[in-house]
Amino acid sequence: MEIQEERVVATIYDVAQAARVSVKTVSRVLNEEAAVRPSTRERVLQSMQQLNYTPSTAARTMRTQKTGLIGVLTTAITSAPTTPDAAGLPSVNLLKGIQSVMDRSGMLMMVADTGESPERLEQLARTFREHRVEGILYVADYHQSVSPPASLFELPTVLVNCFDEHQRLPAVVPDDVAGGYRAAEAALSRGHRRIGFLTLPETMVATQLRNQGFLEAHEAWEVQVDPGLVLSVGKFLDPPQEEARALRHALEQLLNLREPPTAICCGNDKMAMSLYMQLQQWGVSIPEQLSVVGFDDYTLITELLNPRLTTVALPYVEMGQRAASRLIQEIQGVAEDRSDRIVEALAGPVIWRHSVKDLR
Amino acid sequence: MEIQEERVVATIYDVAQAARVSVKTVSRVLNEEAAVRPSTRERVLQSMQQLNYTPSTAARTMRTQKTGLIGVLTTAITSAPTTPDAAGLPSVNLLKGIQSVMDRSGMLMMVADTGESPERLEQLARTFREHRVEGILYVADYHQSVSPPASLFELPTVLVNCFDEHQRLPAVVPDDVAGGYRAAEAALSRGHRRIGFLTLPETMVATQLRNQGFLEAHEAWEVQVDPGLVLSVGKFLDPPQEEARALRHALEQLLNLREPPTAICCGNDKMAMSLYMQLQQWGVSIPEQLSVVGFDDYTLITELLNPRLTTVALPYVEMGQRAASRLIQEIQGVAEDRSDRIVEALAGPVIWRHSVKDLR
DNA sequence: TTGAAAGCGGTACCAA
DNA sequence: TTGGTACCGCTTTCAA
Repeated sequence: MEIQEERVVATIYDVAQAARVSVKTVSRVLNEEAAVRPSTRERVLQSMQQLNYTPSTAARTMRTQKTGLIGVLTTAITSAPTTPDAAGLPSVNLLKGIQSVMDRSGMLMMVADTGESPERLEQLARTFREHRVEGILYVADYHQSVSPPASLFELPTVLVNCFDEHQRLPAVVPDDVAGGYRAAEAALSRGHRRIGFLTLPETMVATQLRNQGFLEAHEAWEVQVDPGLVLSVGKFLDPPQEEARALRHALEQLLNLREPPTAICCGNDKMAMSLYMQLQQWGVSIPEQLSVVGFDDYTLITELLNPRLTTVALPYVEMGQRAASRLIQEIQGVAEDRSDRIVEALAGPVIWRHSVKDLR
Repeated sequence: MEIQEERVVATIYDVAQAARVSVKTVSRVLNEEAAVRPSTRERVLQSMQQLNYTPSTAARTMRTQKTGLIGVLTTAITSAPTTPDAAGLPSVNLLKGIQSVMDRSGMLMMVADTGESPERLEQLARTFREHRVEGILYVADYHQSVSPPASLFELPTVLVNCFDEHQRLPAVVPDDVAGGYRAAEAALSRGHRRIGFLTLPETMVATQLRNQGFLEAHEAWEVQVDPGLVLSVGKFLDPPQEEARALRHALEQLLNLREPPTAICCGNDKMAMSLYMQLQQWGVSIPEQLSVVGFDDYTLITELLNPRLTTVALPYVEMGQRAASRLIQEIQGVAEDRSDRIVEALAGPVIWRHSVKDLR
């Protein structure tokens, strides 16, 4: 016959009894409230130590109606356990930024993955509400338009790396127009005048915005854009073999032009890497014969490629920070001109490495 | 003058009142308990709907002393907001595995990052306890030995991707001996007999274990290991320039041997990628002139390299699943032979691609 | 099949 | 400076 501990964790009553004070006094010590006589305080603290007392957030929450909890809904962290892919990298950095702000504000994150299904999203939002999270961050792993479920409107919510198609929820997204602009400018500013652009699928919102930026940069530099120079590498996402083939075709087209480009901007670093591999096979050297600009700054690629890749970074950490700050402000009721800038776009810097030749 | 809502969320009492029943009946409906007359049940459900009622986990927790919460402590997700690196990739996959199991068990994760400082770890463990998590998963981002703080012993805890130096806590780690074995065997089985091994720093536990596996494989295949063939690429971690130089030296040494290797196993995929870059510069072709085997299966690298890289995968998703399962079993008091297998090692498969030439 | 009342572990109000 | 007591929202025990 075994003897079970009646109560495993000590309560504030146990502490009060041990310290021969009332619970209220213990509570005062806990919250560093008012003035408690130092000797009393010391006694209480000791009792807490001895009993290994840990206050219960649940009880505290009931009284105060505050949890210090933020719910983070993400699609990338834990989705599709079977697909080993590099997906998730953006989310990690987004989370870095979020976490750093939460820390400073004494908030704790509950992280849950929505996976693929929308009903799962509903369910998770519900779970969050049951836990009385004070706000929700909805994190996408690539810049996209979303239609948030009704439940997200019932709590302070900020969208990260995505936006409400009706613009009713505050959002923080990458500034892809600026991104495209900077990518083009990276080449333009080094004297390149014929710049190829291998874009991601047109269905992605980033693609169109970057195209726009690409054009604007040319305008600003008073350089004419040859439409034959910007090519959509169609389904440059899956599977890898198809990607490689699509890229090779696009590349052939570009390099067989009467006036081939001296530089090529890529839709992302992965594409740039494939480009490296292809060019190597053809024996064209980077950056001597052709300059390359990437997008994303996946350091796994950009730092390891030879020559190291000049690329436009996406400011994921900052985006996470900004989104978290906005959420906390909203929770605390700090009115921050909610009128304008519902969706806020953050631009990332060009990371200069060695894949762009200076033609000047 | 603004009017504030007195209470924003409905309680069980509000529902009871609206449905003209007692709170107990509402509770019964909530928990699908006993038999409630269908008509009553329907009425209660409707009232819940109308009031947008969401039960409070805090209140429920107080009564039942159960939270359904698991605390996940990690070093990689959100640490060092300033270092953009590929770090975090293992953790993401580990989390994938963990999440998939938590889902099935109806548990929710609280994720917190310990960053660098040990006292932060203490503090987070404390926060978890305040939230009455029912168990803790301590996740490292590379295979290492740790000395867990006392607080981790007070709750069911499983170490993931690391182990307690005194083996007092259950742990799930990669089987690096098997990994080294399989890497070598990938080459041996294709007829290679002189295989180079470019290892990670010897201070990493993975390095020694993989070395051991490398040797065991040679024994099994009755192939003599030339000690001159296994080289530690010293500080092959940072900064990139130094890495590249260290690698070049090691490579020169290897290829200038009287009998150079026909295949090279790399400590990780990053190193393999650097190897590709270097070999390309020297004009030696893969796999015709030299075969390469990687480690980690970072698909960002392995799928994009040309030829695609044959590598030994680390079973992060499975590790996460296994760790989560063990934790839940421990929480539920399912005695699973705690005597043996305190630390459990999981081996990952060789992912066959095209960087190893068949010599047979 | 349904309800009344106690209690979980804290905090808040008011009194001493 | 300290204490008594009601109460937060739910579940449990027991009774009707």
